[in-house]
Amino acid sequence: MPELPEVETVRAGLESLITGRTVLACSVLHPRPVRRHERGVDDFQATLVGRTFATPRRRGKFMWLPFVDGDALMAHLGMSGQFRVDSPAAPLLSNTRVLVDLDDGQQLRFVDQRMFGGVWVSPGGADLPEEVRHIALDPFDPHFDAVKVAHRIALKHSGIKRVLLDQTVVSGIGNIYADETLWRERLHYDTPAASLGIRKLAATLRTARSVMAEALTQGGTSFDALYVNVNGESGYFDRTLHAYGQEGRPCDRCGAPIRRDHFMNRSSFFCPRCQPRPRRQG
DNA sequence: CTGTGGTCCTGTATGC
DNA sequence: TGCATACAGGACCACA
Repeated sequence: MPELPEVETVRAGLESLITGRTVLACSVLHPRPVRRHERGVDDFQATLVGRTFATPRRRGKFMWLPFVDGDALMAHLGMSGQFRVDSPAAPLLSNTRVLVDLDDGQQLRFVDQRMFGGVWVSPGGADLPEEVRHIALDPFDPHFDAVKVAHRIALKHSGIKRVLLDQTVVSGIGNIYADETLWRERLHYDTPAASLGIRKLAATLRTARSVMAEALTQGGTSFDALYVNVNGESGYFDRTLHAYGQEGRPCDRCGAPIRRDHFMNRSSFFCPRCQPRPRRQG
């Protein structure tokens, strides 16, 4: 369940379940999700043992589980990653990739169908892992400044959706929340970002924040069993979506059928009447 | 710098 | 029924 609200739902779930827990054992069932651990699978399994988790952190879609010794277990959910906390006796879900036994008798499990995600250890990464330094602040960060980011976006020669999805400009927004934000702001995905002006850009960033905050209260967006929280529960924000996945359904504002375009090698959902393509550049 | 297209994977839905 | 194709909440890289 991998945009900011889904990752934050998982992070918060892990916070209550693993903070203060010590690792007793680790078992990697598939090497691929550990590919970013530079010292290899065996080292990954061995190096976790005896470590104690501090409070899980997040920036954008990256999450890390700091250890009290200053290193961190990095995690990215990719398209289909999940963390589950279960009894070791509970049957394994298919696509379970990594098992971590904890000192309270529970087991932390990383499950990932497509394996675009992964887990690895970041030496010294407890505060701000090196792997996350190129990722911009997300709209939930206390230091996030919408006006400042708007000024940066205003210099870009690029379409607004492309910019919203650029994790080095603002992080945490993915395809669902980009489309929902643009629908609320009545913006076509290919509107030149620089043409919008600082006020509109800042408003768009604040809208992105509120859409994701709303989704967070619903536990995120789950379309299927691939996206669930650490207890296996689904989120319910899919009931609130106005654009994403709504192709052919009437726009909740004007009734025109929602359209789907291919854009950036994925889909863009939008209302052709509320969000018309701008007639000219600039 | 901007944009495109491919790559990494598994699984489901749809169409012929 | 089988088989092929399209598509999926992401990140990264090579290349024009």
